[in-house]
Amino acid sequence: MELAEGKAKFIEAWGKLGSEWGINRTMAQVHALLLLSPEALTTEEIMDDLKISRGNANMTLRDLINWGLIEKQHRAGERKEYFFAEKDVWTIARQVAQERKRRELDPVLKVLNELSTIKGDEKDAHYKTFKKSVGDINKLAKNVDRTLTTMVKAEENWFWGSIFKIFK
Amino acid sequence: MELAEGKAKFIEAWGKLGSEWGINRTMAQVHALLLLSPEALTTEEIMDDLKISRGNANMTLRDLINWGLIEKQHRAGERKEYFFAEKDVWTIARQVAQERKRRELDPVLKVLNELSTIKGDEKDAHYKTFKKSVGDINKLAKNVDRTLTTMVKAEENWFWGSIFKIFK
DNA sequence: ATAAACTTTCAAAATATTTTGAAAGTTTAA
DNA sequence: TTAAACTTTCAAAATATTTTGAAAGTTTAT
Repeated sequence: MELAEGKAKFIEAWGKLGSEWGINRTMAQVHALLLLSPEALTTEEIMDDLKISRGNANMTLRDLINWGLIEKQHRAGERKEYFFAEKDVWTIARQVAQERKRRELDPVLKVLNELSTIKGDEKDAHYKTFKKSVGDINKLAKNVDRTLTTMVKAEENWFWGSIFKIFK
Repeated sequence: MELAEGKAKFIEAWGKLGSEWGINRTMAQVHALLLLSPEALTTEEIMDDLKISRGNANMTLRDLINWGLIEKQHRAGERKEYFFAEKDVWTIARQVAQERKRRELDPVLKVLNELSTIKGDEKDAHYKTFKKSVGDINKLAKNVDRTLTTMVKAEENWFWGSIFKIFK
């Protein structure tokens, strides 16, 4: 396989994975393109490469910056802005974990904690099932939360080393 | 808060979380409804409760069965089918992990392995960046794969116990 | 102050996903 | 068989998300 073909496949695969995980396809593709690019690229180059509109490129780049996955680069004497991706994959994984935890897990935990306080008739099967399901999910969610918090703080080698020491 | 209000909130929150994770909202809501229900419910009851059409209910229930999250129950002397959810939250988490791994991670790993074999000019910055990014992502994906495989086989207490022994 | 270079916005259009519901299909009891 | 009870299908409609591109906005050099 040629490098160019490989790049296209990677961008496609990354885009698909992104969309299955609730991140829009274009955003994942722009990220993939920048991951593969040794130099920073301009909006224009990204538009051309992925055949997307200026507006789309602009919004997508802004989102990626908010996720902490790419940065702007300013070059002396130039007006254009250049964009480049964080290349350390562990840092990327942590950023994504942190962002999704904040946006998705934290609000759910808040609701679950509220729901855990609901009182009712212990003889009522509906109440008992509610309490058990909510309680169990709450426990699981808290474990996930603790693990993600640890992961976000951790070094890659330490993290996987610790996991595999146990999971041998 | 009343039990009924709590149920509605839970169904809403579960639906939202589902949609953020690439699972459709209705599917997550039906699952939530069954999780909270001490008895198995009929298609009719689910339609009424969530105000969804027969077709939608039918397809959603079928999907949930394919995910291994709910089961049909047959009652002697009755024509209707009853549906109930697996209530053990750890089992649910494992089913979801297994299913998503199979559908999403496995195909990506396949592509990454292919892309890892691409040969090129070691002096070419584009090739070097491609190789590094693809290689690093491949390593990370393999670690995630191993961890999920372990999780799918593991008992809940053992799994979290092991994690927290390390992540204290 | 002007104008060129560049970025951002946002309403409308395109696309994709989900839902509906009526019709077709299946099963069971009599 | 037949027909009632129930389930499944799927094309069309509704909804939601994403993308476009022209216009408005901003910055900078002169």
